[in-house]
Amino acid sequence: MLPGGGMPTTEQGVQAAKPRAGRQPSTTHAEISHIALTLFIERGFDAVTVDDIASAASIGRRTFFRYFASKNDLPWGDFEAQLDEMRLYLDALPRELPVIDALQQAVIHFNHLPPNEIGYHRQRMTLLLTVPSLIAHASLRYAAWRQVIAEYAASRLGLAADDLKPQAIGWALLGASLAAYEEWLRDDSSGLDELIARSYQAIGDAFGPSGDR
Amino acid sequence: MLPGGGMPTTEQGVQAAKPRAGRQPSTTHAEISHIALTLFIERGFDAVTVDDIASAASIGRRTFFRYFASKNDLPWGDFEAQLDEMRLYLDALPRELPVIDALQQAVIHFNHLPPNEIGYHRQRMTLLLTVPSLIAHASLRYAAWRQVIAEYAASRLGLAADDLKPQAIGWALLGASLAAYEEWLRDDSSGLDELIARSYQAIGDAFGPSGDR
DNA sequence: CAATGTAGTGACACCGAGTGCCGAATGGAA
DNA sequence: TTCCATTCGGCACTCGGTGTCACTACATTG
Repeated sequence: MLPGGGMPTTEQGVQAAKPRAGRQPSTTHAEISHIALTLFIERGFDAVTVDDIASAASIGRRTFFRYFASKNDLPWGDFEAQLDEMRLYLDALPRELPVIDALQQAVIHFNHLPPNEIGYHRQRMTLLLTVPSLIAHASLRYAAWRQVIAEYAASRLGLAADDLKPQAIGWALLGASLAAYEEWLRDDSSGLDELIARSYQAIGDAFGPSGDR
Repeated sequence: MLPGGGMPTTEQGVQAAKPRAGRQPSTTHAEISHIALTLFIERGFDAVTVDDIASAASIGRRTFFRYFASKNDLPWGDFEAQLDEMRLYLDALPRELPVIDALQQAVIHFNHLPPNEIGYHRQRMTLLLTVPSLIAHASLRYAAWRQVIAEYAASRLGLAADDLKPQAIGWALLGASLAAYEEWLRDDSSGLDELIARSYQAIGDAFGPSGDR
């Protein structure tokens, strides 16, 4: 996670059922996304226009915008679905687990990828954390992510989700996760899981009563 | 602070000296910014075009883009200058002060405004934390802000600025500050100083060894 | 096998942000 | 006055994004 899965899967997931109705879609989100990402890696995000992507995918420019609301959305899979899953995952965790530990566990769980998808994921994350336009756009997605964290923290602490503490926790965990990602992109000798854990530890150390004071 | 000062000052700061050279500028950043912000408040950010701003300011559209790189930059004063000042301020703090406390003190200092500017500042911050396009753009500014924090933390801790801990600290403090701002915009019965302090405290509580665990 | 309804497609025109280019305007200095 | 430096602002262009509308492909129903 941060951006949801998506690989060059030929799409159609588990069920190959085509229930009913009108014309069949001529392509899929995953296909467009994959073609676009390839172009971005080759030529750079800004050097690839939406027209380039549309013609590479053999669809009309107008059709492109029916699949993706913006060029910036391309590296993100179905992020909302990911967030829904994370909510469920969190709610299923035992209440005995300390709040921060529960959150850390959830974040690590959703950023744990099967080995064969790691290369693809690295490319996406490199774009997302490198291209200014994508960095900016990402903050809107991060807000939704933080909200999930804040809501869980609030429910556990008996506070409102927009209270200072849950919001601050959301920000801190987002930041720790992104710091871990950046470290991971610079040097993948450590696994993402481990880096996230270390990053969370770093915050605890820094802010803890006996931390670096 | 977050966005640098700027009020409707008639500009020209301390020195009214016009040394030498060619044609005189026909306007100032502050004037354009003030006119634009007024329009934004009246009609909403998205309903105001750059053409609207330019003609309201009696300048050419092309000239507008010489003063501001983008429409999104309007609510930000001279942010780079603010960051420079913050660097100096931090470096002047006694090394005996615990790192986190030093940082908190600096952040509070740079977000402390004279009472007569508070209303204006609220309007700017409302835009920045409300309008999606501005939220997104802001993340690029925040990155520079975090970097200042991270560099100070790194120098105090004997680490590199891009190490996990300084980066995580930068994120956590940014988040705490923004959470405080949002609370402040919702309800200004508490001062910004106090809210920031409480927000920082909240992180310490949450992550501290004896926190909400 | 038509007729009908439904959903996806893509062309066209249009808007707004941002940029490159270049000649015109302005004011100080030689 | 002439020259130079600097700002101004119009024009044309690129690109992302949107509204509209006719068309296409497919399933269902009679």
